[in-house]
Amino acid sequence: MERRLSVLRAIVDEFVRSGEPVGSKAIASRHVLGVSPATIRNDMAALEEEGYITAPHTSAGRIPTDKGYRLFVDQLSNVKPLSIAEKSAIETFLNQAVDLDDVMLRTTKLLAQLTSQVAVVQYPSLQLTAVRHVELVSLPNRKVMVVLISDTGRVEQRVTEIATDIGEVTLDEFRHKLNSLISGVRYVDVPWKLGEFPQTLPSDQRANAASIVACLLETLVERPEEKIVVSGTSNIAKRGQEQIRTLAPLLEALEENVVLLKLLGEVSSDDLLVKIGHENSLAQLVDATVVSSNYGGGSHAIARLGVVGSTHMNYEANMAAVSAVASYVGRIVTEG
Amino acid sequence: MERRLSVLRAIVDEFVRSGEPVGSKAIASRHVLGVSPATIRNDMAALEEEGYITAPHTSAGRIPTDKGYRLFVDQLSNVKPLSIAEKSAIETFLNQAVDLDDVMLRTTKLLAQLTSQVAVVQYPSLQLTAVRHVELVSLPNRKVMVVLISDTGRVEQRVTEIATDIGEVTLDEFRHKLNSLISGVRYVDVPWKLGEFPQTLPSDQRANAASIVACLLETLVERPEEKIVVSGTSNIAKRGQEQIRTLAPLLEALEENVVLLKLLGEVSSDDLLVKIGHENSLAQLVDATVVSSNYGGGSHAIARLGVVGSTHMNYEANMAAVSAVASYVGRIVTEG
DNA sequence: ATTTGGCACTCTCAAACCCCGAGTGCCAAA
DNA sequence: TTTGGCACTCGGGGTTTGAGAGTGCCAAAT
Repeated sequence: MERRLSVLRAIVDEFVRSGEPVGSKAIASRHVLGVSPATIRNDMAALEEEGYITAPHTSAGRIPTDKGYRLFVDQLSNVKPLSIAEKSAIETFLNQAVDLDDVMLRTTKLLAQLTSQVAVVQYPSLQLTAVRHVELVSLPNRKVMVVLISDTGRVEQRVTEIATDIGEVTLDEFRHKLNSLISGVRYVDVPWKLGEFPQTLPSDQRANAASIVACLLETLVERPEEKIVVSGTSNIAKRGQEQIRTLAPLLEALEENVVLLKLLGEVSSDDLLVKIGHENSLAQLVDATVVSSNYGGGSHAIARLGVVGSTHMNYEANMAAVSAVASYVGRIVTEG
Repeated sequence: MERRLSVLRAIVDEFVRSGEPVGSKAIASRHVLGVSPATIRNDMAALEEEGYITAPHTSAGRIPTDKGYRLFVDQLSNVKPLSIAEKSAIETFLNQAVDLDDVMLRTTKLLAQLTSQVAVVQYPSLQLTAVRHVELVSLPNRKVMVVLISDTGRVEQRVTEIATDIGEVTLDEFRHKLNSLISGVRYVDVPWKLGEFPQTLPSDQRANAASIVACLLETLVERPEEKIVVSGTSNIAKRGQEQIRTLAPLLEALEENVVLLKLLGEVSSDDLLVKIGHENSLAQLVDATVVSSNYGGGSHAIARLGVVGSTHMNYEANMAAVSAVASYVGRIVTEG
């Protein structure tokens, strides 16, 4: 039945706007469906029967269930693009960033502002990027700092101790050799590219080289927890008192990086992913919706970003915002 | 009058524990003062007269005013140290950090956990640290990445464009010259150390050198907003419903770096600073107390950290925690 | 002069209660 | 299949009431 869908749409619309259960009369007056409230009541009874909406209590209006939102979102197949003004605002704001940290920061702020939700942005994955440059800095006390600069502008550094003193010249040599070996190489390929390196050196330098290589590999590998930036947490506190029960656990969850990664991390064939209420695998998020998207790297996305908010969010606007921001950030990050 | 102070202390104690106004009877039974409730009532009347405590309404107990907390804290002159177990827990947790970012992150988490408040940690100030190393990386399209590594392990990078192509060799030369000029030099002294640098080069390289130097100086100077890490925001949502009115603006404030800096930034001759309620210059914080401390660098502190929470926090414990964490982090950061 | 027990008084909070109105479900007519 | 009518339900807001906690003050005791 076509009209039933319209009724569902109307309910979601109203409920997202007002936050209150919506009755048959309200729909009839606000939305032009050409039928009387009684007819709408019949449709609503049917929708409830099928599990798309539910009534908090006998004499209240209806609110959409997760299933209802799902149907609504699925109908909303084509994401309507943002206005030109919005687009250019996004672009100029992001272009002002001076480095990767700044890009990530600005992206979250932007998303949070655009959607009035909590924004979560994952740094470009180490696994899928390549080495741009390796830098070795000699420190006092036989220590060496290893700095790794990635394709995407990410910089990581570690300090390692070496067995014997090493001169500036030797270090320069190391640097050149290392860079010619792995500069431009994907992170995943670095280990075997580097496996033989110490053996190619004079025996008195092998120990030192091994330490440095070990430190380098550590930097590459031992970061299973990807970096994540969050912002807009105050947005969930702003909307009235109803949500405060779910607020504390949510805030708590947002401070656990592991949780966030799981939240965004689930792979999706589609670019834009909407997870509604119970569809989220995390218990803390049964009342929340996550709108997320891959960004960067075209078909092989290098990271994800998204927003999390109440299930009665403005899906249309938020999906558009996430999608648009993802595409801009993706461009900026891959361009370097 | 000595006993009045004891009564005030008892009121603060009770109120911090229970969160509810405390009456004369409760004090008489829980705290051994050797006097009857009636006597305590007299003292309370006097304390109220002097503005140290107040009654929410006629038939409720009393709660401390900001002024009362202030007196209480001032009496609490000597911060009692943490237990050995706590100390070693702090130490081992912080020692696991692999780099500066990690240290900062761990510090906030730790503080938030120890105090059950919101923890705020400022990165070691750029202004007061020195250059450890400058790194130049050649990129495609006549671009050069300038990487600046500080004393404290902080790494900043920028990309700049140069006028003419530059060879690896020349870049190496630049790097060496730059490093010999400013390695070990304080950030504030870098500009004039570098002022003459381009002139010392052959004329065909001056333009390039100037670009790089300009970029370097920009990296040094154009970061008036210091980096800040916050964590434990969920802690303010946890404590019941009374605070939710002040919660949203507070969360909002915590997302504004500028606000945070102001919050911590006010210089203090003393190491440990407690700002109670209206003593805070920020309107959003009239119901909040900030406990902050310098850390690192001994007499010339390089940054600050602290916690912010409700005015009825456990001052003793929180002051101890902030103080202890500050001293450990300070040690770690200055050791590099 | 200070402390103490007694006592009348005040005020909040929670429970009980009531009632209005929104919204429904169903039915019979169109 | 749609529509208007109508009886019914139930939640939320406002008011009322009673209990209890706590106070201030006074007169007696130390």
